[in-house]
Amino acid sequence: MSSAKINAAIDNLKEAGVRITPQRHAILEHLIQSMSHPTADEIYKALEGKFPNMSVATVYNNLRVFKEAGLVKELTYGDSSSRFDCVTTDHYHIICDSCGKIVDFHYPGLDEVESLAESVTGFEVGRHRMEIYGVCPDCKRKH
Amino acid sequence: MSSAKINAAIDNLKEAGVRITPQRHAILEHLIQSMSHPTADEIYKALEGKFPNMSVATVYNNLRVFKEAGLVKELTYGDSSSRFDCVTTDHYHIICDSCGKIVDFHYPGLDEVESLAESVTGFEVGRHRMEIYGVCPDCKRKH
DNA sequence: TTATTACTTTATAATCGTTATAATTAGTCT
DNA sequence: AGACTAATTATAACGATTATAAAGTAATAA
Repeated sequence: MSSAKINAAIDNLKEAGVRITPQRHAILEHLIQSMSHPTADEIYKALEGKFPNMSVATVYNNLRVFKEAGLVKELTYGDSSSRFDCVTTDHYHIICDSCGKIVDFHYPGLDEVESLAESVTGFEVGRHRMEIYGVCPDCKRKH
Repeated sequence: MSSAKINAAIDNLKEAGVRITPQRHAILEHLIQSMSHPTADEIYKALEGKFPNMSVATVYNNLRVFKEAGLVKELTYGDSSSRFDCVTTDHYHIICDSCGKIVDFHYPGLDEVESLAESVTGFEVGRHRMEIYGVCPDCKRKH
């Protein structure tokens, strides 16, 4: 049941001193319930019914608020627009080159790569990102 | 000596049936000689002196041509604009969170991650990308 | 309760990177 | 040289995101 997740997220925000407006609630709910990784515009369109007067800026503003609270991650791939992902546990993404579908997958952290990079470059390493690209089962079937 | 690299790249393009115009030569030369990973606009500005009438579109067009020929890779990080990297050997990048500097570093391919992802998700995996983020030595010193 | 304040939302305009268009110029081929 | 193709230029268009200013809403203090 995802309402537990939503409540947890909201408690989290409240503790951080963030006001829970109806719009914020709806955006968060949509992010958690849609198991996908929607763009700002997709969220905007999905909530058009409930909030006919909501502005795109509100979506962007609140996604930034959620990001700053550590609840949401922004996924940026080269082309087109950012996608937003509710942070639950650490995971990587595999992306279909053909249809764009994004699927989560888990893998133990690449600590080894980070520490090698650190010693070779002299950087102080904080984090890394990785994505894998390929063709999803659906698209494989369709040739 | 980088003129050897330039000539090799040009031969490569010629074989692929790409005309070598003065602009293309200059863009390629700049990409190879500047050891950095310039944006399209940086290239445009760097060549302003030699080609006062060159249009930004020419830079973008030709970067696409080079990409299609496999000579250049486009690096897309979330914010701001794409950076372009001359393909020599496979390598990853480590990026400074503070000043944005990009440094190459080598690491054996992450075949294991790819094959795990393949078996877990059912995707047919083609490639992956990875970047590491941290603070570079210069910025560490400056606190 | 009312006044004051800070925070949110809205509507709209602006910005920025990139791409499309149409006209002009330059190369290539016979 | 003439015909054809490709490349460049200048400019406009586009789409994602951000900035701005005005109006609305909630929280707090008197």
